[in-house]
Amino acid sequence: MIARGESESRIALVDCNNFFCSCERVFNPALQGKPVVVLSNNDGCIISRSEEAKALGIPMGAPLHGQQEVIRKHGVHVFSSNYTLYGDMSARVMSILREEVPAIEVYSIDEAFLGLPSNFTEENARTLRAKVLQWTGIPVCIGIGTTKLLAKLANRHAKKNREIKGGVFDLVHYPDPDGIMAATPTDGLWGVGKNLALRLKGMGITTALEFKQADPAAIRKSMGVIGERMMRELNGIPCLELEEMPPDKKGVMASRSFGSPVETLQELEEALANHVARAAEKIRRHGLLSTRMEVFLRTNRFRKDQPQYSPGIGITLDRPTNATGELMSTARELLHRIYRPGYRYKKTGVQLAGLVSEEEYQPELLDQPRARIDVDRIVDEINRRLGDPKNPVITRASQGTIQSGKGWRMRSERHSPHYTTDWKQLPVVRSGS
DNA sequence: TCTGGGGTCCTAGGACCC
DNA sequence: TCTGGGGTCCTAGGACCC
Repeated sequence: MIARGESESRIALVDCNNFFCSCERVFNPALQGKPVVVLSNNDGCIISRSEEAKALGIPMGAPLHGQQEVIRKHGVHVFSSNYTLYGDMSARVMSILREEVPAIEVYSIDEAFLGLPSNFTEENARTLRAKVLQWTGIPVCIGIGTTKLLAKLANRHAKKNREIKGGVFDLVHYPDPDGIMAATPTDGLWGVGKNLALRLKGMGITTALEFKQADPAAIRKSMGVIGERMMRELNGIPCLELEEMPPDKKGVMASRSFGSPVETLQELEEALANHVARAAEKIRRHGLLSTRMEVFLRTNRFRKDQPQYSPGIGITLDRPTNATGELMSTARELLHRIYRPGYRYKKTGVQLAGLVSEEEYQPELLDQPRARIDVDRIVDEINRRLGDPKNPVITRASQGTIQSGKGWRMRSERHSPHYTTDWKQLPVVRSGS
């Protein structure tokens, strides 16, 4: 028997500590050891905290106005966010990581998954950590596991026990992984938020270990493919692959809150024009065209005493475009359709969706009638070529739904009884067999 | 009074086509 | 005996993430 972990590939999650605060510190070393926070776009919320700020009890995402007292009392250093700086620092960190490992997925501005070579040790991870710190000034934590979810979990442990672990934790070679999981609440898992944690609790599951050992059918029924996937990942069965090439963007949004509420159509139009211009500029920069636009309005959801109205409307564009003027007049029309006087609006925004690349877009294709494909015939043909017709290699999947309380319902019995939304469950076709 | 912005994925259900 | 059924596309909404 091969010991688990020896033969399997391992994934590391590298996560920058308190990234935005750490960036500010790089350019102002006097902030070292002092409480620091970085604010969201309109200086509304606290979105990054140094360890010292966390120790003062300042919560993540807290509105600034609620923290003024503790800020004044302890001399917390407060910064507006500077995304240009953070993006630049992020690129430096990622380029160092890229040099050290064969495969990397940049997951967010401050995180990356690494595909590790089999001879990569915990000591190598420490060296990597030291190198990033030395060259960029950014401290990171590294967690190692056999799946992305486990790497995340290992990273969480590394962060929580930074003094003992030195910012690195290898769950794969740790003697008691179940002990770690038993000490991890479900909402500490990547992908489990408040609501899913509650749902799990309803099933008597409160820790990562209980989740790992739960009844797969029950999880599938209650949480769908997402739950099933997480459970498999917890058990060391990879379901989430390393994505070295980021997939194409599906949509681009531009929105802002107003400093003080806005009531007139004209003010909304002006703000929206701004957002459309930003969004259009962004898709042009990526060489994309939009085929669909959505516009929305929001009243202040925190003001329970005021009437709420939060409409949104979408439209499929006549033709793919990224021209600001064109998009602007469409946005204006949409705004007019949803605007109602008498409300105090707090936010508006636009989303450009259904993005297609300029290069691949060929207008003449739109005029062609769609080719019809006879799927049954193709399936028969593949089975005929690949094997015994009485024992088909593939069957045609059909569509069905999960009915709450009633289990699985096929829309048709005519095709495969093995319908699944998870392609990994489909039979594998081997060439040459 | 003040309380971010930008994303992804999954599911359900309706319109529509043949 | 009988009321069609399969499939795609679109949209809305929920949940989560950083």
